Amino acid sequence: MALARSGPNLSRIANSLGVSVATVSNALSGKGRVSAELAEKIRSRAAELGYVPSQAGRALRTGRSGVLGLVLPDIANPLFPNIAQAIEFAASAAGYGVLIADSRGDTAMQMEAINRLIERDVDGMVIVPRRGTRIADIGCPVAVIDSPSTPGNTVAADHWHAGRQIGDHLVALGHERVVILANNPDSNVQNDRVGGIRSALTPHMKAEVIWAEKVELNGGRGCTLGLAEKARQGFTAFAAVSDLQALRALTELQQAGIGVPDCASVTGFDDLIWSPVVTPALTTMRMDTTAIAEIAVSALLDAIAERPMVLSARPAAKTYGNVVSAPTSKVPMQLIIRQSSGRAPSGNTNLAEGEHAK
Amino acid sequence: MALARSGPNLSRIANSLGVSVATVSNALSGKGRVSAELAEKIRSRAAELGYVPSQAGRALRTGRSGVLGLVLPDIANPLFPNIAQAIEFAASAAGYGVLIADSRGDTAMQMEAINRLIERDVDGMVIVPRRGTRIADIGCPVAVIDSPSTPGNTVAADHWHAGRQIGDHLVALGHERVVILANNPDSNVQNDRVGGIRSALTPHMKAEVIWAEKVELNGGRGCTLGLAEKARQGFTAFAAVSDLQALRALTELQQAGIGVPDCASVTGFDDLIWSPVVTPALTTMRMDTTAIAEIAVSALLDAIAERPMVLSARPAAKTYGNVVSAPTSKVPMQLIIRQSSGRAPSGNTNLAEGEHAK
DNA sequence: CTGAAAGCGCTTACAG
DNA sequence: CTGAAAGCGCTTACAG
Repeated sequence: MALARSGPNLSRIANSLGVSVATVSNALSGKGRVSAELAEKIRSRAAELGYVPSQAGRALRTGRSGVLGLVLPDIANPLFPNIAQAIEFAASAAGYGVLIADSRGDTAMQMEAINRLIERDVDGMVIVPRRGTRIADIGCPVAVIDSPSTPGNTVAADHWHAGRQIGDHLVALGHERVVILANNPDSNVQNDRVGGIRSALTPHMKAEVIWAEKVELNGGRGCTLGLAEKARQGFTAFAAVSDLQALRALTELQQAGIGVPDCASVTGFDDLIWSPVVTPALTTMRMDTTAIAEIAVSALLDAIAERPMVLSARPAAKTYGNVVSAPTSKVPMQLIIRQSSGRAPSGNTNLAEGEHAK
Repeated sequence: MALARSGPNLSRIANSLGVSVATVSNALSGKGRVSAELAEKIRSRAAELGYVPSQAGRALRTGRSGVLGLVLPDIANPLFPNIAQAIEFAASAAGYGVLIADSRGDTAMQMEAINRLIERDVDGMVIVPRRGTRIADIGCPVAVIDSPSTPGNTVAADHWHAGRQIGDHLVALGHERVVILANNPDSNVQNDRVGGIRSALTPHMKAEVIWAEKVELNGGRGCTLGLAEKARQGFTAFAAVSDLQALRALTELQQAGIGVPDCASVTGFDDLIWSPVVTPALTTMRMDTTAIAEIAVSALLDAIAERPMVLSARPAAKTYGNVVSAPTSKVPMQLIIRQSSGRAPSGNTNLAEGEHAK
């Protein structure tokens, strides 16, 4: 005695109409040649019965689950929810479901997360890899979202050029000394952004990169980045490579009585939720996550469609061929100018005034 | 000719060992009585071949997909990623996969999202409903995460009591006039929090609620909440019902030259990612998302286990019985005291000094 | 302790 | 244009 779903199935429709399940299946899928009137009768009866096709049955027969996996390094990190949302949107528009797997923690967890998805028969997966990780051939179509600097094919925003745009913006504003705020030197994305910013600066300008992660280690008790000190040294632009760092910079400067944007410009990256809400609102760069998700998903769907349909004589495990993921593509980012970046102060007078407040 | 998966299956293991698939299945699941040595031989051969059970086959046979659905109003909202992560963690610890569905937009989208999950045969789902929505009986076990004030059974943080804790904290600090910052008056969660805060204030204190959503509508151009004005009127505590509002308050006050925590205390809710990072770090309330997720998931698993196994004589669609979700449970929140809340200023002297800066 | 058989719901090549 | 049949991979009662 086997379990059954609680809804009606094909044979129920077939019986109620005195036709075969094959015909019902054909009518509903529009594939087989079924007379117009019969097809219509079948469709309306199906609707009437509230028929919902069983994915399990279909999956078993077709070898396709209709589900895509999404592997994220850390869902709780504010960088990823936007991507997750865009992927979910693109996937469900294409009729696919999205199974999530958080690879929080180390690289081993990432492999486990990937395996969990494989066990669930996903047809393909989108992976945002952990820093410094390379995704091996895992026997199913994969689209990697990461910096274009990452080896292998990826879909990504053009982080370097986005940095360039920020740099250009700061140059146009007349800044001469800029602090670039980053977090992790192992991140390809961050390095791209830093590189892009630097490339825009003219030779006579002075730039300095602060890697926040290191500062905290050295800094002992103080959680400050020492930005007020930098401002005193004549730095007027603080270009963070993430909105979180920008927020840190903004509040640290404000707390020290250094007015933004009067005495210093602050810019961020990614247009995260708080950017437009803080005072002054953050100038930042926005990723086109919709475009990135669409490219990743459609590359996956192509790969799935092209996949050789393995027939009954099955190869041993792990002998799938290499799977082609999306060709590397860079999606441009958009500069969002808000109040936090202003014209560079002409002298140090404003600065002095700002400091006075503290 | 039907499609096949590319990995080995039960019968491949069975053939290679000259036993029946039934025995292999029994050995691997540990259910049937199989001799210890045979079982061991089967297990090692399975491992050797890299056998991965087909969820599709199992699902078809058992009527269980091993997948839970997660419906969120808006994944990109910083409130939800933590919950999503906790649910994913709890579910995968129990051997379940998580299919996400974003009901972004209106209530109709929420229904569509739920339907997509049902079509994918989820065994149950966790729903964080859109504001003001009630989840009808949808024919599969459901756990609702929402305010305890929401009608029906829910799992939730004890938002009211958390508000109470914030209120107690402000009272202990000696504040006399407090501005409560909220966003949406239709939110049960926010109302609970506001109510909790108010309940802690002593009769002689003065409290005023600002609903930010309305302010924006009225305020025309200015994005400010008018907090500096409030400070001038003698309000020294700004208790936001979300960290985003708290951040807004913090930067608005700082920008106006009103020192935090010297001249004003700012508190938030939810301990979102930026709370410990801004200067001064935000005092806030933290939800125990792990506990909430565990309660929701285990309630779901119980309901799934108790579900009558529908046999071949299947009822018509939509005649499932009512499904019991988790009994309402309130999980306490934890007060995180950071620098942004300080002792109330004794007079208006500090305030004047702060204002002077602008 | 082990195996043959049925059947979950579906799709597809083939026969009529 | 329509239907009978096979089979995707698995599990479970039952027989031996």
